[in-house]
This record gives sequence, structure tokens and C-alpha cells, in this order.
Amino acid sequence: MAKPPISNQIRTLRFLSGEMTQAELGERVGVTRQTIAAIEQGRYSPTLEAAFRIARVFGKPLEDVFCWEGE
Amino acid sequence: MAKPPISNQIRTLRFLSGEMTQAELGERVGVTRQTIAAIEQGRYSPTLEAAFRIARVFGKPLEDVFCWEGE
DNA sequence: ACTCGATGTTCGTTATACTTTACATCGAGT
DNA sequence: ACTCGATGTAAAGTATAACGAACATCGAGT
Repeated sequence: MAKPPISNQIRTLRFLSGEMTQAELGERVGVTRQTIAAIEQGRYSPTLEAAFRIARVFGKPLEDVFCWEGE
Repeated sequence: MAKPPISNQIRTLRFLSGEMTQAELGERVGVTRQTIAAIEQGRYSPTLEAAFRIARVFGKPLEDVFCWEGE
């Protein structure tokens, strides 16, 4: 399977939020830490709902967190 | 599972785009017309990638097309 | 040296987004 | 009346996001 054409700023935003942990982010979003890790590394793209939840945790619009890089 | 907590403006935007057809939107997005119909009716939420593609067809930011209504 | 917290990673399973095929309805045309 | 284009819907199959439960590494502390 190809790499999903969507990049994200999760690692940076966690850092800027006082090194928020993957586990804590997952908890606040409602997904597991494994899911956060996979999304953060771009192993796959989150669902729209998860993306909205993640963006909200950081108080950012969705498009500040996830960037579409398709053709 | 209950209905997805994400609403959208697809029907309105198709109308405003000269009655763009579900089939044509699907073609330009890269999904079938059935998938467009299901998303439009809120039967399920699109993937992040499909959401980005749909928004781009209408030249709108993703959050102008899909609206998160969760807690 | 040893624990401990954070992260990486994999496996088996479940949920669901999406596809293909197919059939039905309905309105607009000439 | 009849076609035709647009839409609704359903079943069966495929792809993948997300889960839970492991196990492994690695750095920081005391």
C-alpha cells in the first residue's frame, strides 16, 4: 500500500503543548496510543472524525494540523 | 453505531455549482456516485482523503464543507 | 544496575468506508 | 407514452482504520 498523501503536525503540536504524551493525546481524542503513533508517523490517515477531534485538542483548525498533498 | 456527528454542505455546493451531478462529483473526487450519495446523506463520514478531495472540487476549505458537531 | 515512562511495532480481530452490480423511482424532454 | 438522466437503495465483497494485548527499546531518574 502506498503512503497516504496527507501529512500532519501532530509531533510538533505535542511538543508545543508541553510534550504532551501520545497516550494522553489518545485519551483526549478517544483513540488508543497506538492509533496516535500510527497517524503521527503517517502509516495511515485518520478518519475525518478523529482528525477533527485531534485538531480540537490543539485548538487549531483541521487544516493547520493535516495537510493534503495530493496531485 | 448512531449517525455520524459530522454534517456537510455537499448538496448545497453541488446546486451552487450549476447542478453538478453526484456522478460527476464522484468522478472528479475519485469515488463512486453511491459513495457520494451516502456521504451527502450522512449515512457515513468520508475518509480524510475523500473529504479533502471533495472540498477541493468546490474550491473551499475542508471546514466549509464538513462541520464537526460532536461534544 | 534497575526501574519506569514513552515510544515503536506486530498480530489477530472488529468496524466501517468504499466498490461493483443490480434494480427501482421519478422528473424532464422531444 | 416512452425514453433517459439523476437519484435511492441493497447485497456481497474488498480495503483499511482502529482496537486490545502483547513484547521490545531507550532515556531519565533516584
